[in-house]
Amino acid sequence: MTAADDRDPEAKRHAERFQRVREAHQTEVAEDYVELIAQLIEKTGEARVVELADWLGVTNATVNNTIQRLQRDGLVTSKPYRSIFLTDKGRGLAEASRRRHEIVRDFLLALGVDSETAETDSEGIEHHVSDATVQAFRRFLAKPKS
Amino acid sequence: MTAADDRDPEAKRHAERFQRVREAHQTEVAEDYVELIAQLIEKTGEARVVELADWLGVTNATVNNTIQRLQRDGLVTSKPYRSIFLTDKGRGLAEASRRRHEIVRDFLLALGVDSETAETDSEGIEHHVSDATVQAFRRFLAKPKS
DNA sequence: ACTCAAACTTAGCATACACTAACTTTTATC
DNA sequence: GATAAAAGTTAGTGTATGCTAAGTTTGAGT
Repeated sequence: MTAADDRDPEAKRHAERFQRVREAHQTEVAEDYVELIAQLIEKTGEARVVELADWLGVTNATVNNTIQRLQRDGLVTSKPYRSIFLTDKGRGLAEASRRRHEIVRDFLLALGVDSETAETDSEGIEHHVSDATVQAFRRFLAKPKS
Repeated sequence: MTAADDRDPEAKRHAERFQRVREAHQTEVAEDYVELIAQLIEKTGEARVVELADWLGVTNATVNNTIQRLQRDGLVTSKPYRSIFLTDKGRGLAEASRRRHEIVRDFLLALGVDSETAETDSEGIEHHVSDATVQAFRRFLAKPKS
C-alpha cells in the first residue's frame, strides 16, 4: 500500500470533512423527530402522527414512513393507530438535541440576531455543531456582556 | 377558508422553519460542488471528475451523476471526457458560497474554536446561516477583541 | 502508431424522504 | 349503537444521493 495513499493530503482532509457532514445528514431527521416528539409529549401528553405532520409541515404518510424507520432504528415505539413513544435511546437523543438546539438558539440571540432568524437558523445549524463548537458557544454565553 | 387555517400558529411557524431547512438541503450539494470546482480551477487550471471525487470523498460515478444534475440546473457545462466549467450562474453561486463559508470559518476561529473543528463545522453550518446571521458574524469579527 | 493505464461514462441497484390516492381503524356524536 | 369525520395506514411514484461493476475514451510513453 505504498501507492494507494499518495493523494493530496489536503484533499484527504477535505473529503473526511465532507463525509462527516454527510453522516450528520443521516441523523438530522431522526433528531428533529425525537426532539419534537419529546416536546409534544411534554406539552400535550402524547405524540400523534397528525400533530407531527402539522408541526413538521409534511403529510401524514411521510410521518408514518419516518416513524417506521425510527422504530427500526430503536428510537421510538408505536403500535398501529396508537400514539408514539420514545425509547430510552430516543429520549437520550431528544435530550441531547434539545440542549444543543437551545444553546445554538441562545447563542444567536446573544449575538444580536432577531428571534425569528435565530429560531430558523438554529434549526438548520444545530445538526452541524460539534461538541467543541458548542463549548465555544457556551463560553460566549457565560461571558459578561461587555 | 375559515376552517382550514385554524391550526396552532406556533405549529405553523415551526413547520415553515422546517420547510426552509429542507429547501436549504436541496442546494447544499450544488453549493459544495460549485465552490470546489471554482477552487480547483483557480488552483490547478481545471476541474476534473477524479479530482472532485477525491476532494469530496465519493466515487467518480457519483460525481458524474451530480454534474449532470448541475448541468441540467444551469450551473456547469461539460462535454463527455472533458473538464468541467462553471456557467455565470454557477460562478455567482460559487462566489457567494465561498464568501459565506469563509465568514463562518473565520467567525468560529475568532470564537476560539480549533482550526480543524472550524473547518469541519463551517462546512456543515455554511448552508444554514441566513444573511441576517452572516451580518451578525461580520459585526462580531469587526469588533475589537476586548 | 500501439498499447495500456487512467479517466470517464453507463447501467443497475439501494436508501432516504417526499408526495397523492385509496383504504382501514378509531372515536366522537347523535 | 350507528355513522360520519378524523386519524392512521398502505401502495405506488418520484427525486436526490450514494454505490459497484462493466464498459468506453483519452492520452502518455515506448
